[in-house]
Amino acid sequence: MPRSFLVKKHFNASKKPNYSELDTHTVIISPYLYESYPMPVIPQPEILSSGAYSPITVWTTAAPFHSPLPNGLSSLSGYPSSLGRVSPPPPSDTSSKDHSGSESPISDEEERLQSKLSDPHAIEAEKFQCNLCNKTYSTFSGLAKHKQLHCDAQSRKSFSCKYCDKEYVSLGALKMHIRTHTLPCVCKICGKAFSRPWLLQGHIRTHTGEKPFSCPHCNRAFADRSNLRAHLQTHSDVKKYQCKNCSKTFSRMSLLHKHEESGCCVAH
DNA sequence: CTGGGGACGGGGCCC
DNA sequence: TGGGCCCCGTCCCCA
Repeated sequence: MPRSFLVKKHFNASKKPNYSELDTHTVIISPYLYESYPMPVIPQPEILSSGAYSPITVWTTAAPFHSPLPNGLSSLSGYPSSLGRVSPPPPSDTSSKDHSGSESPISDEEERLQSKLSDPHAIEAEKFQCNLCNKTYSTFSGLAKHKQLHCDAQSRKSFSCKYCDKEYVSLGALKMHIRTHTLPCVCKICGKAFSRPWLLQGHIRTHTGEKPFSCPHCNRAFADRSNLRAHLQTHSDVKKYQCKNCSKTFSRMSLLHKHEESGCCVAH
């Protein structure tokens, strides 16, 4: 899989995703850098239509997503197949979605209530207890309200991405994730698109040659702080990643993985 | 084959 | 709540 599997290199108005809102603020870094370069088309995708992300009814209040990524975009741009696999949940079934696989707590409580109604003494002897926070309520409705407003709403992931299967506990986290689909930050030099401004900033350094991160031990400089960090490992006698079997250390986890796959740990 | 560099992605934290 | 930043991690390429 290409490492830049979410990067769109070319944009075509006829192929732009059907997004909205989030990309109203396409990021432009250092415009003077681009004066001598052609200006690529900045996509204005549409995402996050209003009301689509109610914490309670994420999918059910939104129109089904019938026009996902445009034809050909997936294979051309290297989108993972999951991005094109739009699978909205069954319509008008909020409770089943929210509890994904397990039975609904409300139905559970209803069953309990039914059994208790057949035995009034049981109601007095037992209170309705929240299975998440152990709070007890004297009535089923009290427990149901508590769970709807507090425990269930907080414990479940309520914000679903309409481009993939991921779910998030907050709208902010979902918006952040959706940017990985919409890629609003476009390099005006080469047209590459990124999910976040600082990713674009780092990418632009590949054009400008700027390397602001210097190694204190040698004269090397890096455009990426992570790469400097990895480089610093090469100056260390004992490196960060150690093989559990031969105790050899490596500067990068990928090197440790390679080492393990190459046979050191075959016996294990 | 190994080690290292380059480029980049995503989650989390802080302001 | 959103943006910036950090950290961790991955993948590819090359010497």
